[in-house]
Amino acid sequence: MNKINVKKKQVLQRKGNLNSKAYIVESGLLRSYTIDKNGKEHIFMFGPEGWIVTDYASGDEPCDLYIDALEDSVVIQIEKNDEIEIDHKKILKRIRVLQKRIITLMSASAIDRYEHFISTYPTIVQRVPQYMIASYLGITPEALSSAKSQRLKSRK
Amino acid sequence: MNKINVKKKQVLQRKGNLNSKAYIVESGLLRSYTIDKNGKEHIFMFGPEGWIVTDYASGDEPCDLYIDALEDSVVIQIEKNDEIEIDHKKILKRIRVLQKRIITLMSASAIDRYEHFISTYPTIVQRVPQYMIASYLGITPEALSSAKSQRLKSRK
DNA sequence: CCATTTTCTTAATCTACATTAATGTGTAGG
DNA sequence: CCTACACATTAATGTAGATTAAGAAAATGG
Repeated sequence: MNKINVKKKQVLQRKGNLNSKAYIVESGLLRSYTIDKNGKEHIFMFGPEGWIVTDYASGDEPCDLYIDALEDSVVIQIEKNDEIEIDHKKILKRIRVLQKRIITLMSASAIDRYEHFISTYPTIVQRVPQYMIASYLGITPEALSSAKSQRLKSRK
Repeated sequence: MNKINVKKKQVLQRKGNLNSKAYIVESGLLRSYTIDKNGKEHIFMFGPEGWIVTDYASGDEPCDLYIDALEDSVVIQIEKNDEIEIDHKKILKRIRVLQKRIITLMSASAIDRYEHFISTYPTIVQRVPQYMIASYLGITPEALSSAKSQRLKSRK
């Protein structure tokens, strides 16, 4: 168990790394993301205080995700094998979140996904730039911006 | 532990059910899916022999997914609490599959998702109708059909 | 503070995929 | 062996969201 101070923008893990770790966020905010073949970033998750951020690659496989800090943070770095002993219920809850995310990506429009996001993660909305929320939702910043202004119009 | 024979098209679980179970597929093929507000089906996963099919709602929450049989099947029904003791490594592997699915949904075109699917699940491709694969990929059967014919053209 | 960079918005145009509809093909069950 | 029904294909038209571009606003650091 290894407590680390992380500066904003510092990269903790790169796609392709072996022996990737898991990070428990004590304070601050991490994110995990990929970069596709066109160089575009896609945010997989945000990790505020209390969350665990990790790629679920097992120790010997190359991981899929980058992890970096969106704010100065304090994190506890743990080995995957230790993490395996971590609260089973939390892992099942995590799976359910992923399940809902997949369903939402397949069935909901951009605007609906945005509504869902702000009601589910109201604190994060205020801490990260819009274009990162767009990236999490799977749309462009421009599309999010126009979705938001349409939303304002439609509500009285 | 409860072994059940399931007929093709038989529904094992409906969205909203409490106390949903997990199903280990001994033979045959299950699927889990949602139906959105427009009545459209979205397949969450296919479960051939050896797979576990379940909604990850904990026992007391209403589940999100329907589960039914695409072929006559033999399944073992287990309680969620028992399932919790099941192979931890399998659950982590499952998370990684979900992680990749999310990344793919966010970053890949319909045709790329199709390519990825047939290389990852070659056996399933032959067992289910095209329109269900389209549903799994998050596109319409028409889009899949035309993606396929373009693919043929482009490969010499 | 000011200057520079980062982020957000708006608008025009473009494209992948959805929708609709018609026609074709296979196949299961009576 | 038919008759249906389930599934696939094709084509025309529509649309959500992508792309591009430019300017405004906000944040950041020196």
